[in-house]
Amino acid sequence: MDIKIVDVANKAGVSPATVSRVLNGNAYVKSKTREKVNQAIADLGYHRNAFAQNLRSQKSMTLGIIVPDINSSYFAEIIKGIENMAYSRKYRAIICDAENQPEKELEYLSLLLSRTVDGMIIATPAISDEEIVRLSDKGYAIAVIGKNIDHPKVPCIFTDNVKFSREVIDHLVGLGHRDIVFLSGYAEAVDSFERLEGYLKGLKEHHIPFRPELVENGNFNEAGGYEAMMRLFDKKISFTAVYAANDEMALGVYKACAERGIRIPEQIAVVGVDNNRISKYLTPTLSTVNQPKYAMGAVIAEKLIDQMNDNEFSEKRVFSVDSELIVRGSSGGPKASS
Amino acid sequence: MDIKIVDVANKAGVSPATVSRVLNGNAYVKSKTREKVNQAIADLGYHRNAFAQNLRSQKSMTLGIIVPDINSSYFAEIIKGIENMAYSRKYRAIICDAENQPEKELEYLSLLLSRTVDGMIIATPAISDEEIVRLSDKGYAIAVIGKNIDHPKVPCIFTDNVKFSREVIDHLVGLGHRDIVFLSGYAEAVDSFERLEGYLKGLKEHHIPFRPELVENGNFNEAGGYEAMMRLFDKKISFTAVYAANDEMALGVYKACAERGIRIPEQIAVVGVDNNRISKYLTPTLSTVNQPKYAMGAVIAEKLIDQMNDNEFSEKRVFSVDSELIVRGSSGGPKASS
DNA sequence: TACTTTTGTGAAATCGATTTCTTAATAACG
DNA sequence: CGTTATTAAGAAATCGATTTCACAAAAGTA
Repeated sequence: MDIKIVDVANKAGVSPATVSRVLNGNAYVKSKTREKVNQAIADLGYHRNAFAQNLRSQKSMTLGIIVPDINSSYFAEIIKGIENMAYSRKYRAIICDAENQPEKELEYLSLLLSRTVDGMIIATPAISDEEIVRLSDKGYAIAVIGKNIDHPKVPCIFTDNVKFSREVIDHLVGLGHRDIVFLSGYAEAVDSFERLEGYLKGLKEHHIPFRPELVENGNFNEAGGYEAMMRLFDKKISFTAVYAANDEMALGVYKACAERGIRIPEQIAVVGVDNNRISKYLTPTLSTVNQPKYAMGAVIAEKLIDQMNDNEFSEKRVFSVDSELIVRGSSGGPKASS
Repeated sequence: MDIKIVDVANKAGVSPATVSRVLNGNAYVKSKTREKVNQAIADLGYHRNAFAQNLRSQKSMTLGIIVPDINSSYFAEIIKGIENMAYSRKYRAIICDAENQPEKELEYLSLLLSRTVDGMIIATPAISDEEIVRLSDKGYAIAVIGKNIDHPKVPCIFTDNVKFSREVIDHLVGLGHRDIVFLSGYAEAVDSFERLEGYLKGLKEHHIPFRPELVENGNFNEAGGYEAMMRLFDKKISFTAVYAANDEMALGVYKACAERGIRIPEQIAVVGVDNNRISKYLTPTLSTVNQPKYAMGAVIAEKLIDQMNDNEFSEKRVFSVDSELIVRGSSGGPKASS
């Protein structure tokens, strides 16, 4: 038996409307009345019923976030950024872990359709650009992390995959490597494609001919990276460096090399992407590309909330953030964690 | 302009009540009518408004989870267990990351009070047992991970800290160690206390006198573990093994040892707790205690949901799960990751 | 003083789905 | 065939907070 607004109204000898006004800081309330009401609220230990409030306002002050996996420091950091920004704007976040399953992504997307969340931030690859455009046109508030959606109402934040991939190649070539393997992620992700593009451009700049047999798919996970390396070893082709499109796959590379007794970086240099928390604890420490994860989360959350509220399709909608290459032991930097 | 139930009703030529019956699978609807309604729903692309539904049912089908940190594989795994169980029971989960700040825990707790979630799972130390008992008495649905709350309506799941801590000591003593450091976590957590208790009992069993100077507090995080080790080194006391109350602190131990040029496990053996994902990638691999994290999450979520629904204070409310010691390179096992 | 503007408050409508209460139409049964 | 169950479906009340509308009281202005 919960206390409702009428109970407070009765206790204070006013109407529910007046209680509501006090609750919402409406100015047209005598200070004496306000006091009476506040006293009644305190006496009864009244809490407003969020369900009724949501129905009336058609808002839940809740953001949904869909990520491929929360047990990855990459997404965990992004989530923290979103969460803190949302919290400061009085929003809550519902985190949806799609566990790398495209079906789950779509199921979670229906959260938005059922209007339990006011807006949604998508950081997964399986939800297509067309679907996002369609939903946005229908009036749903959506923001995207990791790719650029061509729609005036969809805030996007991503990093320049091509740019940092070229830097990675620069770095490796600078160390004398010419036979550089590229481990790609699954095909649905733009990240896979763009990092490959950067790899190709990097080679071209250094006039190194592209050898297709040096590209393998590792599905962005450790097992995939391991298997891809095994395939490469079995092919008996020579290479001296591996650029893995993320750190998870680099873990698989380490494992495969350990099994074959190949030393990193002496025999094979390795560079990953994401600056996963694990990367600096490996032996040797893993060279990787760091993205400003926390900031990315915070920025996209802020933009989405802004847009949901004032509907002013803000000056800036698309954010490309810079990533930096961190050179560690796996490609010539200090081998131990500092 | 969303489509509502009346629109569907009009289109199908029936009353909103009938549409609701179709929506909720009520048997008293002619199959012909049902078809008409379903057709109208499909034609209009109707989605029920969750806010109205929540208000009517006074339920949101949402669970809140408060954890100290999502960027820790320990909690991430627990969350996955909760999430999947909740999902299969048609519940959603709101994950609240308290970021190791007691104030944040309390703020999130107020989420529950505002009734936006139907139940809450607490995995943080700062919310006191008394508070939990008080809220449960008030009718809020709460479950707890990591400690045992003495209240008939609060499902709890935890592991026997004393038991596995004794096993850790057994293991270390078995390797010939007698001067074993204990790195404790912050005092608010029962885990700290109970793991210390197990450490003491373990020593006693082996007739090893307790030396208080071998106990240091590392606050459950890497920096704390590092600083604690530095204090120990500076005290110039001798010891040959460290039992860290979690893997995070063990990371700090590794770092401190690296700086001082101390070899693990030759000079100092190390054992942690949690089987954090990182632990098996360290060099040497870290011996640790594994808890069935995913299963713990799933079990507690199931119990909470059961209790919220049928109110039958189920036979079993308190779950003590077994943990197992995983011996790796830091205490004599294989040094490289397998 | 008479009239306009600003304050202050209550009654009632609203948000949209569900459910109770009715009533009507069939079906089942003696 | 008449009477009781069962099935089917609508009207209206309900969940609880907010807001519009209406009106009165107080304050300000000519």
